[in-house]
Amino acid sequence: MNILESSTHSSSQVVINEIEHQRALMIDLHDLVLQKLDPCSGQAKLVQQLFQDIFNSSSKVISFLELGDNSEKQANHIEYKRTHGKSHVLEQETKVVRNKRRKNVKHIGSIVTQAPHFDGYEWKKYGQKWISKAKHSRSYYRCASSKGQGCLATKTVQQKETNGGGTVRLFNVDYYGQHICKKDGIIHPYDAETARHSVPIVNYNQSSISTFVNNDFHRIQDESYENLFTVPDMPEYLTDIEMARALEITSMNLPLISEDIWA
DNA sequence: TCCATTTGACCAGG
DNA sequence: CCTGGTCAAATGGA
Repeated sequence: MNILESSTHSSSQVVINEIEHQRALMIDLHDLVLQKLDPCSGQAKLVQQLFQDIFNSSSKVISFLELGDNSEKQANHIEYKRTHGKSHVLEQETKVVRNKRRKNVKHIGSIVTQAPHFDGYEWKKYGQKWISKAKHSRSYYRCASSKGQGCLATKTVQQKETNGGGTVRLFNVDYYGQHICKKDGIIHPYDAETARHSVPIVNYNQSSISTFVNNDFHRIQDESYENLFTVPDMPEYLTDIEMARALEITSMNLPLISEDIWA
């Protein structure tokens, strides 16, 4: 890397840090404002929407800063189509080399949880591997909006090795890349927790929320977690989030947590 | 038939 | 050369 590139890179990182700080402040402001409003009022919904838009915007900025030119190239490349499951046609053909290693996507945090899918996003599994010396396989997920909206966020889920004793299964979940997808008023608790915060930004659009919850539970299956949670007819999204939060071993102070502490 | 998941192959980085 | 992230054909369920 030459001097110019490295200076550009470090200044990008400063900007990212500043934006993340702004997001944290925004959450404080969000909490304060919403405390004063009736959650069912039109005003509260408008406020939620405005905060959502601000968060989406900052997520996009961070994502572009992290990925640079590659973000557009990769987003275009995702536009390939499968034709009836047999032959495959690549639109946007392959002058852009697909990077099979996740080198330029930033690791943005890790959590340990009993509920690896209770995180407010819909994920699509794209791979599973047995990692050397690990007892359990690692599963790879990308945001379900990766195709539609070019969202490049991914996560890996791997069951932790138990220290004997307990019957509770814990999973390491590693997140890579910021979401740039819009998803109807739900802000990922992870996104909302850029620093030391507790209340995710949620609106009360029950239809989209329950769709997400059901899809997540019914679609994502893995030998490690199937039957781990049977949560039929979850009534409210807010309850899900609270449950997920209650189950999480760590605080969600993710950007400040080194993954090393889980080792 | 469609769609999500599984799984072996491929490939890049270390 | 080994490891692990991603691809894509095969598979299975709805």
